[in-house]
Amino acid sequence: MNEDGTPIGTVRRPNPRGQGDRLRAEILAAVARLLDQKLTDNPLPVSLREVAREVGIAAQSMYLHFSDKNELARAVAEDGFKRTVAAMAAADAEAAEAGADPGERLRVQANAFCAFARDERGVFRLMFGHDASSFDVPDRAHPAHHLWHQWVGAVRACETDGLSWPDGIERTALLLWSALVGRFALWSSTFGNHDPVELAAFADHMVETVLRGARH
Amino acid sequence: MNEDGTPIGTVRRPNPRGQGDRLRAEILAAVARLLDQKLTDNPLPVSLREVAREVGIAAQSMYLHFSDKNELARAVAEDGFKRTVAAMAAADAEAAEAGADPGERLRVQANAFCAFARDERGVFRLMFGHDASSFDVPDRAHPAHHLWHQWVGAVRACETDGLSWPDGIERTALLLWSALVGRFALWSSTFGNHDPVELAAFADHMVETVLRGARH
DNA sequence: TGTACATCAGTGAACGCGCGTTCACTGATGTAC
DNA sequence: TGTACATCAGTGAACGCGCGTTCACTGATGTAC
Repeated sequence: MNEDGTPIGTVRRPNPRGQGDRLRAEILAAVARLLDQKLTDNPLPVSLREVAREVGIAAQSMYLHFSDKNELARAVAEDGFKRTVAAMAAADAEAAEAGADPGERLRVQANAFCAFARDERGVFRLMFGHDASSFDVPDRAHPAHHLWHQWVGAVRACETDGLSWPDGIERTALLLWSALVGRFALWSSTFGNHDPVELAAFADHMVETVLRGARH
Repeated sequence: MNEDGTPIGTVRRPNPRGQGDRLRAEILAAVARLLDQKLTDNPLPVSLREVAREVGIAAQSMYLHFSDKNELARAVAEDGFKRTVAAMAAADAEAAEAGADPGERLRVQANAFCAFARDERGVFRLMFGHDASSFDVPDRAHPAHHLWHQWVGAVRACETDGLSWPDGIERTALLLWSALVGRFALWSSTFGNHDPVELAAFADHMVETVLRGARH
């Protein structure tokens, strides 16, 4: 074997002249296959040593708090979910104090969610960017569980207030949540100027659309 | 300086007894900061050498087709966008041939989009998972541009057919696209059993909701 | 028709580097007797 | 009150490894004259 594991001495039969591009297509297909396999891998695109440098400690000191790199990634994501829920709950409480109705409270929570995504893009991507199984927890205990309940609760409050949706509370909550997650992904990955206003406007528009779909 | 760049001889003043957890919080904050900085970095979570091994060539042969690793990532994503558009267009054409109305054609395209996401999860994540600026192209030439047009066209066809949306074509297309991207992110990252049927059902439901929001 | 040369599609060997992790250690602070 | 010891919050030094990239090379195929 060669040092990289390929069988020694095997030399790829070159493609016919003028068809070197075949290899290019083979490479693209191989990347796609490998990316699929890597989906549940360690998702932290930052090295332990970089983190240690940023904090100003020795790299080994990471192991005082996290058993390995994966555990660190898990902790960062879990912390992110907690802070997201906390931000939404705080926005809800503030609006409630100001006498807002449930629709308005849903709106401020949607905005809080988007604000967290915008302000903590790196963590947010970690939270929603890879496979749940890499956390090795059952769904019930998944750190996103509370966030889901926060959404359902916010929508249910509207129903309690007299609104009702033909598709039910959970479907409505999931639609709203999905739309915001997706819009943020598009906002930050492919389109536009990354204007925060655009994102907030979408959140407002989305809540309005959802409320419009309800019956009194 | 030490080998890792930290100033030599500086030893972190240990936290007071019983407060070792402070460091943990500092670490989490540092990771969040670093993740933000890394957003536009090379997004390919696979090494050139792995790809070469998978293809069965020497690692250096990658450079016959891609000037560096980033160029490879760009090519994979671009290919992904093209194939997504092609899959939607094919579904649309097939439905049209079968005499489907524009609403039904929108539905099959939404399903084709979800099917691509499901079947090519790795590539899909590359397409929507990182900053556009890492592609170094103006928006107009961004490989997602055609995909956006595909969505707008599919919605516009419904309007041509007599439907109209209070929010306009583009907003409607963006809502639909966002919802599907987000639902897929949730489907693949946090919730559930990864049941393909669930994803397809959401796509159907989403199109139905959008059509319901239109006037004749 | 023969032959010198150019081109193409790759490989061999090596480079310096940063990575995750382990092991043994330090030195300040608290605690039992 | 003194002192031996345990605990805590870290560091020093090193390991083997795979990485992205570069440079010089090969050997088959086509082409000009």
